[in-house]
Amino acid sequence: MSGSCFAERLGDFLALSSAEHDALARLEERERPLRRGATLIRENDPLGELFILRKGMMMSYVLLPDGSRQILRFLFPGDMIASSAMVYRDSPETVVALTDSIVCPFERSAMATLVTEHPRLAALFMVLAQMERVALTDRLAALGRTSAKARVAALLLEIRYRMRPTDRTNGDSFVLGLTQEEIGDATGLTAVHVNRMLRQIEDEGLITREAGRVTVRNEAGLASAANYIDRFTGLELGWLPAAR
Amino acid sequence: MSGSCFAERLGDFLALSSAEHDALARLEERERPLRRGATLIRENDPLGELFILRKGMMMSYVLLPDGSRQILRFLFPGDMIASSAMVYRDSPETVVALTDSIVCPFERSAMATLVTEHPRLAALFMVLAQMERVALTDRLAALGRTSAKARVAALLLEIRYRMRPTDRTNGDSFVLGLTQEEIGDATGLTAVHVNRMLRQIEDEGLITREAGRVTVRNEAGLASAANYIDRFTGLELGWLPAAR
DNA sequence: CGGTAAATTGACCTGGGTCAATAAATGTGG
DNA sequence: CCACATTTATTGACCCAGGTCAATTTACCG
Repeated sequence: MSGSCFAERLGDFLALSSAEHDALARLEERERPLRRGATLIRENDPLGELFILRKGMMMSYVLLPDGSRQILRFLFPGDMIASSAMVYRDSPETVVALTDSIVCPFERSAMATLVTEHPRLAALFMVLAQMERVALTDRLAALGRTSAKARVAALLLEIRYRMRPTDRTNGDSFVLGLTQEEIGDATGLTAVHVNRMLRQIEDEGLITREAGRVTVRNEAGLASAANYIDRFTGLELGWLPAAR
Repeated sequence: MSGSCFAERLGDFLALSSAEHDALARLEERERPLRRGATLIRENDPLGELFILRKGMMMSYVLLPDGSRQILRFLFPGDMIASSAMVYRDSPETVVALTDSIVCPFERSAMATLVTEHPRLAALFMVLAQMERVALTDRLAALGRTSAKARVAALLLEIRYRMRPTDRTNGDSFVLGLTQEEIGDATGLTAVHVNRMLRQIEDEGLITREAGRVTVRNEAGLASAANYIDRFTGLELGWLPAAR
């Protein structure tokens, strides 16, 4: 246990120096537990601190004037929360806990220190931001140009892959932890149609479901139905500056 | 004229030191002209350099397996192009020129140097990345949860506001420079339906059109139809480290 | 064990897609 | 500067993926 979820995440990309490790650990000195359903940040409220998610699963969303909701992102351990605090006074999005969770708050100024003293970490933050951007453009293309079935399939795969590092119950089975309404709000569909798509995906033998647990029966088929693109391989981080 | 489009962009947020100015100018030492329609980067091709757009208008898009296209972003002077080269070996997207353009290529290693020697610029890059992320989530919400009319109205406003700094012909009128098919590929609609929406928006007196030129007749009405959210104000950059 | 949230399913509706024809605009070579 | 070729814009007729509404059923919670 490295003492820092965030360091663990970054450590997937390269070996961190001990100075870098220490600097990252300083972001996670404080802890704050959240109950399932608790709101960490409310859209349009002033942003104070940033956070690292240490444990649990959370999500961010926006509400539109007509009351509909668009879920923007699901958050897993090691993710940074409220990074928009680096730019905006008020939050552009709401962040809530989907399960009991633990977050580690830190000040914007800690980010300034980190960037100044550890240029390689600064570069890594830029790398993470780019990966997130590409994940968003993948979802944009899904919402703009793919069928309801493809979007639901893509969501299943996304949750599955992002959950796996944490989830001990490996194998082909995982607990989605989302209501069908939430799946709909993430994919731009109604809960009713999500239900139909899940049934169809199940009827086609790609998955089975029992009590919130999803088992992938045909991973290749599911990936193909989802237009899945692997963004984990093909990285090129050789340009990063030296560690300090 | 500062000699650097990118410095001009960053200068909108704060006063750059002369060392910072010089460092940014070094990113734009080379120039490369592009004809209208020219492809700068092709999806899945190896990424070499990054670019700053100096002049013209470009766009990036992805193609889906069924041949449909999702336009991800329109690019204007001062925008960074191919920032995914900070992460990926191969490009996740295609980038083409919509008008005759000029780009300034630079190496990934230049980014490493910049980040190391100018921590405040590194922080500013993170700020820009966050702003882009929020712009993407705004579009995600539009595609997922708003009507065709709202999406087309939002696109008109986006192009209008992003074009304005460059466009000398100020006032309420601007040249869209996009075909209706392109508008459709950006908004997740068909060209036919874009045409209907433009007509409807015109019939409602929000805009008028003649030969590719759009004139905004009722800005408040258009903004309201678009669910427009102002992301230019309400910035909070006080946390940035000191200039070097 | 009742009570409420979530999942399912059927019946029906509509926003936006598809197809096809025409007109306007833009570009091109001569 | 003109006749022709190619995009692009427009419009009408019709279709369907996904939405809406409403009724049950099932799962979860105190």
